[in-house]
Amino acid sequence: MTNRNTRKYKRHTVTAALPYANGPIHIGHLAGVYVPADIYTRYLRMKGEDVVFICGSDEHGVPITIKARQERTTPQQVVDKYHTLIKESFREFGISFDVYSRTSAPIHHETAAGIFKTLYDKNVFIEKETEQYFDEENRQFLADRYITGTCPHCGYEKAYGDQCENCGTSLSPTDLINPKSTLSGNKPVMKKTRHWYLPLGNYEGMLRDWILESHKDDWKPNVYGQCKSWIDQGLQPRAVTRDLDWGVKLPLENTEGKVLYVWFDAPIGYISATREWALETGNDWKKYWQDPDSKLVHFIGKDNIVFHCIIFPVMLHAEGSYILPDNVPANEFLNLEGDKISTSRNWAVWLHSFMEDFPGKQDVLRYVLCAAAPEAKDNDFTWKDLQARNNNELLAVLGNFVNRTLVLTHKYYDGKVPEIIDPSDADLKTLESIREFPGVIGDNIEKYRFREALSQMMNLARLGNRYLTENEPWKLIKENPEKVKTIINVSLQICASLSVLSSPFLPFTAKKMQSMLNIHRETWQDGGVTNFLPPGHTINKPELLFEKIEDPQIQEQIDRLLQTRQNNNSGNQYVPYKDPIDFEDFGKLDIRIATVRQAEKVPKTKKLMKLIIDAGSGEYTIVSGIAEHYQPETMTGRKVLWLANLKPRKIKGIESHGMLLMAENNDGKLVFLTPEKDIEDGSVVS
RNA sequence: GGCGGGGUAGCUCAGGUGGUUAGAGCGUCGGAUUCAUAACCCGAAGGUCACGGGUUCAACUCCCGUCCCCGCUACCA
Repeated sequence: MTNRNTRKYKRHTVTAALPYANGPIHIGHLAGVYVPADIYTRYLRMKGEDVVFICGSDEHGVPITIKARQERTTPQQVVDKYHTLIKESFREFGISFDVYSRTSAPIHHETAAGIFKTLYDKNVFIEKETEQYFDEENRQFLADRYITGTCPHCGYEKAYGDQCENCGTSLSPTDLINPKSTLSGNKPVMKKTRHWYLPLGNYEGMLRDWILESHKDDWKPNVYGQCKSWIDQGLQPRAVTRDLDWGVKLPLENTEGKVLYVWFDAPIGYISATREWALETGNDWKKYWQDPDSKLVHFIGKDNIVFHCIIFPVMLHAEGSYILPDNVPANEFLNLEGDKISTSRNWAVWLHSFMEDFPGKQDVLRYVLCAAAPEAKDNDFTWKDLQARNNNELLAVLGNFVNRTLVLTHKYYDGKVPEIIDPSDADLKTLESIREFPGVIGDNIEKYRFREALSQMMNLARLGNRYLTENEPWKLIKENPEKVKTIINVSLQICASLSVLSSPFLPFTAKKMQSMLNIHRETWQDGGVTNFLPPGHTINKPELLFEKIEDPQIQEQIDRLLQTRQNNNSGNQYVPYKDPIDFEDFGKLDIRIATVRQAEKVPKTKKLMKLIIDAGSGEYTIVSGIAEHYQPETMTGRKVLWLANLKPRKIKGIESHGMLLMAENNDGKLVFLTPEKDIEDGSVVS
């Protein structure tokens, strides 16, 4: 590998993770991926680099088909809805994709199928035949989620093929008792099916050389460490196809009802989107993906590291004609007011809602999310922080400096830029330091240190404020008006510089500044030019760049979240009731009172506790997942409810007889049920 | 439990091939000022650099162990 630090690239291919089209965009997505990617791309464009910024909706996969069934609509309608919402909110927020495509587009199907075919023809895949459930009426293989049946652990009758929602156990479809297809309601039959696997292990050597050797120093520790961990653990073959009818069809004979696994087709979406863009703009997409002089960078969140650092590169490498990413600057996660962002619990700040509630404040959110981006570790977003950063930084430092300079210009010179006359050392030094900013900020951006870059940009505004305060033109105007001309000129040059250098971070604000200054400059190096505004140039009337965000506005948002939290905690969010049963069904359960005699943690597990209970008639061993909620020492002597006739099952090599009954709230907190008065072990609960 | 990342001022974070008084922004306190959206500017207080050992003339920086947070993974009523 060549030395990346000195390597000159001819062009840049920048991708931002494809958002999954089953929900809107929230601040976590933005801080982790889209804001940094957009800053990076805008900067490169201003440097005059050849760059294409790629994104689109990821629209395949089982979750979308399930959402469609739940909403009694089609997968296409589900993705249409979210694709439109996402695309529009990105546009309004100023994420400057060159193309925002989607994986349901024909060009994507064609591209993804083509890459699959090439790999297939090169005998890259392993072909395996397995038996899976098949719905004869609908003539299709059933995804795990499309099979329900009785859970072998808890007896719940509507367990899914991958998980029982009653007891939480992960299952495979063949575990289910009385399996049923949710499509037809019929009993599915076992049928042979063929699938293709990508043998990742075959590429271990290439991955070691490429990542562990040649990117030791320029990839982020979290990314590098995660990759090393995966490679060292040994890479297993991964199925690239599955039986489903929503997705990219296989370009092979006799493969009806088979599509590419979503993880295989999704990253190819970057390539398809590039092709779409190239068609529209008359460019050659291949240069951006196949010429070693192109620098490919993937912006993603940490959950996506393995796909972008291991799997997709292996695909591209195996295909043979593609370049590999130069860097994958994955960010950590953003929390919201101390809790993990959660779509299902509605614990999120949605981009489209923010823009409704705070119209015209895109840059405020961009600023906050960049300044508090989870670059090295998870970080917390709070509304108070947004308010403080708006009021004390954007407004007080940047907005204020520009405003006071422009107000003085109008006051003293009727909006005409004064000339520099006999500048002092301090003036010259100030002008000199302006010239350093594009380099310093740019360096940080190129190293993906966006927080630091942003903070440097703000330092230029701080420099301006200090310069004005130290020189006090409002005093000098009486005694030494000539000197004031120089001061205002220098301050204006700083404003002009800011209007350029703030642009990648705060594009809306930068534009406003340029319009007030009556200039139009888009080249990064212009940010270091100190005679930007020639004497006599007329500037426009100043308007405020930022407005104060008052407490009530913030309180409203906090209250909304408190309400959400309360709903989540107080059981207002009910777990739906199960279907009615007959008394005989209940009668099948044999629930008893028992006393815990012994308890110990099962070694090498996080949740499991091994208990010996006394049921009156004898003692039984039970393995129970309560170790995170109770200490073993506190267990002996406890009266518990025991489901006695659950079939024994080996857990971690220990045979478990029956299960303990617990109450669980929405946060997953578990508590025991205890008889109200003392009663003999073995007593029947009914 | 295994693997990876992180634990530095009230908050959000920098830092270091080990070496004088550990840095920034915000917050707090004090001062100064009025061109400016009570903003700006100056100054101060505030840290046993998670904890315990070790290596060293010297460790926050290297090594070992422990604890806590996050993720992946295993396993779970």
